[in-house]
Amino acid sequence: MAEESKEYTFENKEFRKTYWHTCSHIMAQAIKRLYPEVKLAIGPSIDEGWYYDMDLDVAITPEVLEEIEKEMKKICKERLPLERFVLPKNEALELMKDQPYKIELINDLPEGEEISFYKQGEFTDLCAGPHLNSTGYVKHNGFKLLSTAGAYWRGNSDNAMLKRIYGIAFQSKEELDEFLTQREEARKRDHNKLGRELEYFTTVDYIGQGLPIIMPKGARVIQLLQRWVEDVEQKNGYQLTKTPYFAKRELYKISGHWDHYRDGMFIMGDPDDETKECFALRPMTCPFQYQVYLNRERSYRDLPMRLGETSTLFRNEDSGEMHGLIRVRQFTISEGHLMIRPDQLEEEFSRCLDLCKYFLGTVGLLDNCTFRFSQWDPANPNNKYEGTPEQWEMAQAAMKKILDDLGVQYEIGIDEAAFYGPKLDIQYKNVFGKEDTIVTIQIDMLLAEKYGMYYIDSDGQKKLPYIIHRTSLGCYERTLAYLIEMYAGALPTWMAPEQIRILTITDRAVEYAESVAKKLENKYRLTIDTSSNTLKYKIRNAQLEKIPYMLILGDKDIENGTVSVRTRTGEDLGALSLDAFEALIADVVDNKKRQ
RNA sequence: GCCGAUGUGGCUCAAUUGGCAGAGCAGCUGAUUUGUAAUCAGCAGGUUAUCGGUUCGAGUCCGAUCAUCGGCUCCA
Repeated sequence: MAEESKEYTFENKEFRKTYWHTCSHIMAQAIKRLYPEVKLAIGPSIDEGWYYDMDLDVAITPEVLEEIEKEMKKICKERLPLERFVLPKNEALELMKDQPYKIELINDLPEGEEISFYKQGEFTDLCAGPHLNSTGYVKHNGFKLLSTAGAYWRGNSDNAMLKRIYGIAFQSKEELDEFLTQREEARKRDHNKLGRELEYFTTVDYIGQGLPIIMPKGARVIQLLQRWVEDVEQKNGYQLTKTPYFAKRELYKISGHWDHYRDGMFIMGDPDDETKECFALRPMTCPFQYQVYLNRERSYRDLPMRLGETSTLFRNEDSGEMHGLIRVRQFTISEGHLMIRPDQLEEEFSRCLDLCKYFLGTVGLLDNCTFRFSQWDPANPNNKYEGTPEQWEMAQAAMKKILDDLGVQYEIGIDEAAFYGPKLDIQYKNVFGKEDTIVTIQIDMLLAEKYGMYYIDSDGQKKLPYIIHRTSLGCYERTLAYLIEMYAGALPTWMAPEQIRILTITDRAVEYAESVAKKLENKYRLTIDTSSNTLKYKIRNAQLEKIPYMLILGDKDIENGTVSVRTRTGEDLGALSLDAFEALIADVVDNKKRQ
């Protein structure tokens, strides 16, 4: 292969995938040489690198990984040609007779499909390809085995757990090193590390998994976001509600949660004893907020009814799922439900979308977001969804039309819908390239009937509203996590938990510092530090890079009535009058009002 | 829930084959009163995640539990 040609560089996604796929075969070959008893499963290329799943009775320690890497290097240097060949099914099964997972794959191939193999030296693998022509094209010092993991055979948790090894490769050692360095850098931004270091949150063993303690700084940011969201929602026609955090099991029976979501709820009492009261903490706000609508008979004139709530939810996630502030068991979301007439669907949906784009855009997260149209799976066998296929087709067609009319670019997620309807999920990709839902807007044509949420239309007929379930800024804990990562802990001035720190150079400046603080304290979140020590010492403690402005006060400032300003980037703005300082920072402090 | 790894002061890390738990930073006290990223001195801080076992003796070995991390599965 000609190295000069762009076709054979990593800029070409297909080539990159092919290269990584060949790496996965080289890794499998190396493992087979070291552990001939290994049973190989599958080994595809992925967005970043490749993995191979296998059944192996040896613990894959870092030392073992090194051994495998060493053997892989050898294979690269052996410059083994890769040869593709095709076999009829009986011969394919014969060839793979020691490889039970391969046999299962072969047997599952549709009748008549080609069964292709790739052979490199003594190693042959069932594979559709394509591949590089030789193991020699893989740079022997350009790859690294990154990690090991468990993975279910065929992604099904009922199946055996296999061992998985992840790897990455580039066409040069320099690129590999750069990748590894970037990975290290991303680690430093990890909210789960940085958020703890900067005291946004902590966890405690004896409180439990998924139950973070939000510390004053984290709480401050969340408080600010929450007030802002509630105010903006009010301006957009939402009415705030406050509803109970738990309810009797009967409520969840009506809503369908008892059937579809019981494992995910914290239940208080014996769920199987119908003679006694049994409560459950709420995993969602919907059935509670609907009671506001149901409080009296509604007219078509009442619609749309937009209800918002800063809502704390409780979900009993599986023990292995919790992660920092991203995945927790108790969290608070900017929840809302809109009861609307069918003719209002498009307009209201689009207003919901605009609103959350405004929120995400203002905090700076929108650029890393993608849209996913989460649909049901008609073939889902386990009765996960409410409603009929006709109702689902109707809801999804309505959502598709709206999304297409609005020109929203989206990916489709099959079997990602809520049990009551399709969703538009706004997905956020974090510093590690991992994706989670940050905001969701859902169309629900089913639940209103379950609750008897009729309204009287202009023609005097009882009709069912559609319901839009939506969030503005998603879950505050998760959003805070993404903000910490996005800004590496240095939040924009308007949402920084500490906006200004005042330091004194000598004790003579303490009184002056207090007077400056007094003038600022109603407007800004600030800290004053007058402890007697050296200036250098104080700056060290200030974690300067996280605090937007430092006001440093000494004799000169007292004399001239100024404040000496230094920004978190180290820029020295010199001695300014307090008014000049405030004027200077006014726009950054009010940043969020820009739009 | 599953596979694997990890757990020593607030943080970062030490502690030979099982043999008195130690340092730096942070904290506190005192000195220093200094103009922009580490001033000096002193003090305090630990039932080594928890519980149990082996042993004359456990941070170290074994078991269970809890938590954290990397994945899988899940995320209504």
